[in-house]
Amino acid sequence: MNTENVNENNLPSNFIKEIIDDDLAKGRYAKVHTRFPPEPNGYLHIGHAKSICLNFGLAREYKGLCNLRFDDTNPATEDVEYVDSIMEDVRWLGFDWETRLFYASDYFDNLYNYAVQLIKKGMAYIDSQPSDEIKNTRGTPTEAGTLSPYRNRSAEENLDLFVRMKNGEFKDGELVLRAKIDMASPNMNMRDPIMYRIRHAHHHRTGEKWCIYPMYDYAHGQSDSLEGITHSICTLEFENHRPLYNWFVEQLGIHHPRQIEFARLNLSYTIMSKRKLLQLVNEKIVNGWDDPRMPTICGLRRRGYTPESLRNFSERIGVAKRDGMIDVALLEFSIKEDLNKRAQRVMAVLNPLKLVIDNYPENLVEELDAVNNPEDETMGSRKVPFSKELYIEHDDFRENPPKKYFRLSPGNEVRLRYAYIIKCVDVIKNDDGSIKEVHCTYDPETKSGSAQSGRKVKGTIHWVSAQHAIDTEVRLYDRLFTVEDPSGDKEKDFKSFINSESLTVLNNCKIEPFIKSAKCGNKFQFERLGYFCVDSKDSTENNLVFNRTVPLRDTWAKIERG
RNA sequence: UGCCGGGUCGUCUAACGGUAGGACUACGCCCUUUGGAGGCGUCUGCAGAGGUUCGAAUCCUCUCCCGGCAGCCA
Repeated sequence: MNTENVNENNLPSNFIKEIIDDDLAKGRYAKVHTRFPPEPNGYLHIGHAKSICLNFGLAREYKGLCNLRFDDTNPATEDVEYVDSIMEDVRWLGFDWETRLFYASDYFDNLYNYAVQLIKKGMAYIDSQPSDEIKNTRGTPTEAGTLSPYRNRSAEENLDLFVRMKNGEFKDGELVLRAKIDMASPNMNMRDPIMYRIRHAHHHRTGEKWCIYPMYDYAHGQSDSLEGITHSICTLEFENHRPLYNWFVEQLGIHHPRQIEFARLNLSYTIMSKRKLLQLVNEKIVNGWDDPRMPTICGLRRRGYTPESLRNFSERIGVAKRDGMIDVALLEFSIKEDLNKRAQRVMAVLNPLKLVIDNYPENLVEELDAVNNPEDETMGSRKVPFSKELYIEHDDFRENPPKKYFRLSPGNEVRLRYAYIIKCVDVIKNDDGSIKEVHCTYDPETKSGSAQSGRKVKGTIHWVSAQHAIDTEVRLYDRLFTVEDPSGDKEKDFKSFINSESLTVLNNCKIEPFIKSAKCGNKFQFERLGYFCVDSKDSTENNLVFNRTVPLRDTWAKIERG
């Protein structure tokens, strides 16, 4: 890391911090106050996590504040269900808005009064044109729009109509309040944008109090201003809105936050559009918003991702203005890095193959020592029962081993993790020719930890004692899409790229008895396989269900692929 | 064809007129009772062309490419 580009918190800089440093140095603002402003119309996804980490992270770094504000200006699409999940997700990510939980709807009175001021100044007017007409007279990016015939109503008339609008004297869509700016502006957002529309709708917080609702462009900046926000950070698509954002606060003469735009997160092999995610849920392509294949925060949580890994990921991807595509491998690296340091290790066999040790005493059970986490001595060790009949992974035996295959095969020796070196002496088959069980002999001198245990064998495989094994269900997840950018194809719908093998359910998995103590959400490394967590929804006391968070690097698979 | 914003290794991201660096990925090697982890190393980059300058990724000009903008959505 370039030390010159790292601040005292040891965090790398970015263009937003440079702007903030400059604002602070020049005295434009005395402190930093940001906000995370979700619309409660869907679940948060990892793209939001980037924004949350950015906004709360900046506040933390500059010893400032960050508010949580729900942008609830459109009662038609918003719901409390989403409000609750959003708060849960932000908290889970590790951020705290303390007492500063706000809603744009908290400011409906202020916004109304500001609108009255603008009307009185002659900067806003009531338009009686139907929506089609407004659309048709807006012009195009290359042609100016035309003036509304209602553009020059007197302030008195505008005020009267606005009050009556608020009082519910008009139907939905009948009138609209517009800012009077410039119908010929090359920036479409400045062509007399709509500030208020009529919606006789129930609002999740204000109930029936209002039948007029402010538009985003009008509500957002003024809400920022009222909260004393200094840096209003949003995504690139709002760049063209900044002149309008500035126009409102300048006309009103109120506190002027600085809007800064950054590139939203795009992740390979997934989609981030709320609309498309909703489609996956509605069409039951996935099992709900928290399906572990979803890029939602609740999905990642259920998948086994930790808040730390997501925060590290956010820091690692950086913040910039050019939009790009982050390799999902970076996300996977972040969780493996975290879990490697913290996850309890355990032996689990996903696709069991019976292994009998012919020369091992019939009824003997040994309790062998196994390290809980080689990366963290303080996690100690545990006992694992060993006996004559074991299960090993089907993949760990080959009757005709290819070159460089270090695992078990006829006549070959292998180490049983934490136990003995064994040698394969026989293979029993089913009628159909498939392998039924494998017979081995063990070398009693090679017990793990003993004097002779130092003997070298090429491979070490994991195992579970058959009579002690706990049966579980394990769900293996793979990327939801088969292509890097499922939304990038203009011809084909994103759903045509769904990976039909994104979920594999294994019902006959065997895990060492230690797993009995596992609780919902607990995370483990199944040695040599990957990281797994106890599913928080479908697990019961007697029937544990595991989700594979991410597999371990599989060097052998790579060799075999060529 | 209007306006706004962008183009630095395969992918992200640094450099603020002075040796193009880091991370991920990939590929080697070392190590290993996890073919994990870790360590070491390698590959690959300033969109192009001019200019200013002792010196340009950085400043200027032109060209090319990419993204956004015509909801009473946010």
